[in-house]
Amino acid sequence: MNSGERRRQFSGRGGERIPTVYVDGSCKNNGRDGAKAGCGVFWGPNNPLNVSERVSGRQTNQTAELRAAHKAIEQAKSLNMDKLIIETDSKFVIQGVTKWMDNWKQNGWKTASGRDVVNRSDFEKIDQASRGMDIQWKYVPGHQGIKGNEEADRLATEGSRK
Amino acid sequence: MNSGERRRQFSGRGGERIPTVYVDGSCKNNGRDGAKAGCGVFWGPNNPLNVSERVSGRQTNQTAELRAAHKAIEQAKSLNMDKLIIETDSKFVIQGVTKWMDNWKQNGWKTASGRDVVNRSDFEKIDQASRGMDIQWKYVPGHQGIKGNEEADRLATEGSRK
RNA sequence: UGACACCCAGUCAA
DNA sequence: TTGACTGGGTGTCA
Repeated sequence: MNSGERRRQFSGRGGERIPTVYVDGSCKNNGRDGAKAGCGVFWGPNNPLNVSERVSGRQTNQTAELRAAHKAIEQAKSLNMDKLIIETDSKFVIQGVTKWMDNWKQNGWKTASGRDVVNRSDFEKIDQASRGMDIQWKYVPGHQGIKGNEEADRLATEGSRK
Repeated sequence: MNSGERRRQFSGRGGERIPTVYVDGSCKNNGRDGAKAGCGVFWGPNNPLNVSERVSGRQTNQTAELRAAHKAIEQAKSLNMDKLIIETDSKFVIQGVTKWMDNWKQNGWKTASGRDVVNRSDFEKIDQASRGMDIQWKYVPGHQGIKGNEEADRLATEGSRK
């Protein structure tokens, strides 16, 4: 890995390096019978931390995206990281965690139309895992050829085949 | 058009044929700045009566739905129809015309909470146009793949872009 | 509180 | 192209 590549994985001003991870979910036959969900976590080329796993439980694209983010946070915690930048193409995950969850905790996890928040337990797990960590959520558009996202996508798709 | 198709556009018992029309409204950016409303009227495949128009005045989904119904009635009158079945996915329109309007006429067009009925003039136009006609209002669920409704929806969406 | 629409956004797929 | 996963919002009424 040359220094150019390293710079892509760490950012911050004034020499501070904040580790960056790309996460993505995949779900073959999403919304149909026999759907298969997988999650991908990409820390860098050939990084042994990289994850490509089949997701358990609910087999939907949203579950897959949420599970990928949760996995990355758990890994960061086990490495004693206290700051982390998570890049994902899911605005659902980002807004859920950074904007909607505060309200959900206060209103008993009800949607704007009065229904239950479907992925509540996954959001709660992410919330729990995030305690004590400084996490910055960053949106990356999908399928735009952005390296980290493409790699995470590949890992997720592989994971869904297991 | 085979007899199966014809049967879809005309109904009634004992050989009586009542023309059926599907109406729908659309409103891009409903409730936001720059909203654009359109209405669609579907009489049948490639029927020259079909309407796809931009709606004038108030740019809301309800105005669009009401305007579509009004248009269909005006068309029916100009063809000297005395009976008509109107299919719409708007319970607001159906209940407004068939249940609430009687009361509104008696109470000075006041809502249950004492406010003015917002779409009063559109309801009044429909009421006026309906004089002397036997109109049956029928609810069709939206986006359920029901042909007539889908076509009216498409026409309405097109209309909103003009 | 309920109901039916009309949208906005991003994914995941076939 | 069409469909599912999910959220936020307005339009309107009872």
